[in-house]
Amino acid sequence: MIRVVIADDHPLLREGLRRILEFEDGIQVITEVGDGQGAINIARTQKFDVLLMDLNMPRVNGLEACRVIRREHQEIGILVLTVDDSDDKIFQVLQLGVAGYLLKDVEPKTLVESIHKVYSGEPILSPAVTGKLLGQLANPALHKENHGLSDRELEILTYVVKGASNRETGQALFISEKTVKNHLSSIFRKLEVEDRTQAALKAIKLKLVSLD
Amino acid sequence: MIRVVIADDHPLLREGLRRILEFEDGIQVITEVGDGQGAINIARTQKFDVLLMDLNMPRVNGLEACRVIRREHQEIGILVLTVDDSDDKIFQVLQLGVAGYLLKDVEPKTLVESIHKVYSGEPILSPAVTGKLLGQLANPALHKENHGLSDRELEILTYVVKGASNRETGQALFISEKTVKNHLSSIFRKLEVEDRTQAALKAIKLKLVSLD
DNA sequence: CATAATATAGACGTTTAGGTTGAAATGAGG
DNA sequence: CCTCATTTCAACCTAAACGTCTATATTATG
Repeated sequence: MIRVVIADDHPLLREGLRRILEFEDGIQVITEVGDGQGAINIARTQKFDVLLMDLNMPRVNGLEACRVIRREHQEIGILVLTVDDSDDKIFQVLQLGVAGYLLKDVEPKTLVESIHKVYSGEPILSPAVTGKLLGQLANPALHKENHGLSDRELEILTYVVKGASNRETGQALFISEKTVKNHLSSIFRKLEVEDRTQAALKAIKLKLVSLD
Repeated sequence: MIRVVIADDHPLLREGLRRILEFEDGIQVITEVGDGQGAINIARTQKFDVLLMDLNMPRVNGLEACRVIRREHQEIGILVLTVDDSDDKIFQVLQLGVAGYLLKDVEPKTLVESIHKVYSGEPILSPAVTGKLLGQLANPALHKENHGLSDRELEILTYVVKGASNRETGQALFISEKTVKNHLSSIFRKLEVEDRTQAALKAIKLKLVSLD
């Protein structure tokens, strides 16, 4: 028997979800709450398995509630169920280690399946969310837009990102420290930054070099 | 009619796949190839929609073949179908912008569904792969292991990662430049680094601060 | 209460970083 | 052939960074 708690600020949706779920074999809706603080409280006082969580809620929003509950109760599988598909929210939530992220346009049948999967430890993402995740990962630098940097300058940059000083870089590449400085000046100009730290950070952002 | 090409170095598996797929409505297996170079060649000479790609192949491996085909033929949806679930391979492949990544333990029915989804632009990941992706994203720093850094030091670090100088940081926080330097010295000692660039890079690696 | 850590700040000194200028060899492209 | 970008190197200078030492007020911890 999978014990489920519903957290959503719309009574209508809560009621609808409850009716869908409570006639399913193996699923038992323990209770419903209408805000994030309620979700945190119920997690502290009752044992259950899966939490259906809306993100946009009053008092304590879903994101913050996820954070607290994840920290205090790792055994609860949080299945985010929301209309919100804005990129930044998605990544923030996924970083908390939730078990799944579904958009509210799911079929009831899919939702029920997903609850079972979350219970058995299988991760669940809506196709749209999977797409955003992959899109984030996909390296647009396949066409290697080097922002005007020469091969040598790129090589110097990799040493900067390793944390090497100009002297160390020069020794590693068998060139003088001054030459390293000159290359760096060109790099700064081309990347429109002022120092090596900014250059290293920008290089990582632009995926010119990888941060291993 | 979805035109499919199979790339796998095992004749037995190729034949099995072909037999499964060719009796499906709406799916037509154009041809099969046994190595990465063959996959690249067929993409250059024939038009088709979905490429079933094994990763572990002779001559040109699947990863390299994916890279070339993605660059030359964005319209082909690559569905990776492999036994290989090692972490580094997965991320390398996903960064290339493939349409899906399935492990070879899928049910034939699921494979057929996945081909249709890839054709309609929907991303497909095996649950195990989704799990690895989420696991990668999930921030283990929820228990805020700050590596001994105080709140103030962490605050200073965020300015370093923004590319701010000591003077700018001091002005922003209404403290003297010297105090910023003192904090930085503590930060260097605690992070076991030697300068601000290394500190910024290590902070990002340790997820002490985010790179926005 | 005493000790430790934190946050603040100054003095002093050394090292590194970065800008400016100039210069020379190489190779690619018009 | 000439030009331009690249790569190499140097001298000179300023500013920034970093270390060491000292010092004080606050707060937390045992």
